[in-house]
Amino acid sequence: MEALRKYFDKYIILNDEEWNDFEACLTKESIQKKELILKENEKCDFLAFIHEGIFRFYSFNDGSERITAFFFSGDFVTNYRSFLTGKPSEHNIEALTEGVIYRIKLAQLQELYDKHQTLERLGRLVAENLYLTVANRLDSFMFQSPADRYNELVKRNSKLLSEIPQYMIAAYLGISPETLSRIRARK
Amino acid sequence: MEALRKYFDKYIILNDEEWNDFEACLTKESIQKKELILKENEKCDFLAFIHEGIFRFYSFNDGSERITAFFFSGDFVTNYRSFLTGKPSEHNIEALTEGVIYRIKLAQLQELYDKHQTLERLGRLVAENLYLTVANRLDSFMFQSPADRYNELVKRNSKLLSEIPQYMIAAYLGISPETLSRIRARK
DNA sequence: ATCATTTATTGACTTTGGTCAATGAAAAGT
DNA sequence: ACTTTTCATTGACCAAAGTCAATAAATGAT
Repeated sequence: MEALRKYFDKYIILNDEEWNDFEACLTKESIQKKELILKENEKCDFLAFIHEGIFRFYSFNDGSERITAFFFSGDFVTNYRSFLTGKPSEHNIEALTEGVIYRIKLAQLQELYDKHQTLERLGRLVAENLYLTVANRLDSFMFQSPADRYNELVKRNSKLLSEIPQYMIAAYLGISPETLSRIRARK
Repeated sequence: MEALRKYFDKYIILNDEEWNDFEACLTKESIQKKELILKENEKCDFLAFIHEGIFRFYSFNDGSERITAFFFSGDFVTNYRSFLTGKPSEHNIEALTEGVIYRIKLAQLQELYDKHQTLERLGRLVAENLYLTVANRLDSFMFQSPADRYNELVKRNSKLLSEIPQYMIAAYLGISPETLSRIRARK
């Protein structure tokens, strides 16, 4: 799990004891394509670090799929809202490819927070960063046209485009598949 | 500043030492109507707890005002993005009424984080909650019609409606003043 | 390799919200 | 109290995106 430790380095450097305690809480899992690692109405009591694979975060609403996010290797995946509030998830998390994840349970994480101030701080830094991510996404919905959102996505994450069917990208952008097709056509 | 201590109680109970250290960092300020407590292009290096007053968080974009948020007494007000990243603010924070705030500087807050694990935790809990706030707002933009957003606002925060001009509410909802007027007219 | 299913594109039409302009109402300044 | 400015409403028109339906392309299954 060196990848994960490296990921943390961006936020804060863990000493060996802190890291070992953390690592001891991780359980490795292989995930099949189309497997749901979180189902609607379940409480999300875990964080998962994606070692390999692509996941989507979605729900159904009167028949149509609403995709809130995609996650890739190197990301954390969770329903952060359910994780924080303890409320049942309104979303599913589905593997779009087969993959490998490392899970840590909420309860264990809380013990780690109590034990190491550095991990508590890591938790804060991660929360702050998630805040920034959603805040940026909110801006893009408030102030950009669908075409702008698409173009930014292309710039920022072109990998996504090749690996994810277009109708899911449309759902992620909050537009119909037809509209996305037309955006791509004109230019 | 008992109001603030009470506010924190929702997250975590501070002992007297922790609270006193925190309180010692607060500076009280009276704010006039229309005063900007943060200007575009400045770094936001503070959090402010609103004792009294109403504030709006906004920017200009090719002439029209974009309002991202309102803040009321009992809230924290800051440009959290600029505060976290150290980048200059793209937004202004303006007092819509006269008011009283208590400011704490980022640098002091960081010292407090170092000194008291409990305050570090408080910082995490606050960040997590801000995440939930934006995430909810993002959902409302992704999945609800302007009329739905307006109706929810009425349910959730009717105070806002009586104290804030309608064209600002429209900007907050991401719609034109005319559209808001029509939403209100039909029903 | 063929067939079946899923996904993407395109066209015709509808709906929703935006823009511009005029009018009325409310609030602020003197 | 009166005037000026700001704010809210309404109408006519426009533009952007959604929906429905048909077809084409791509993917997957046997």
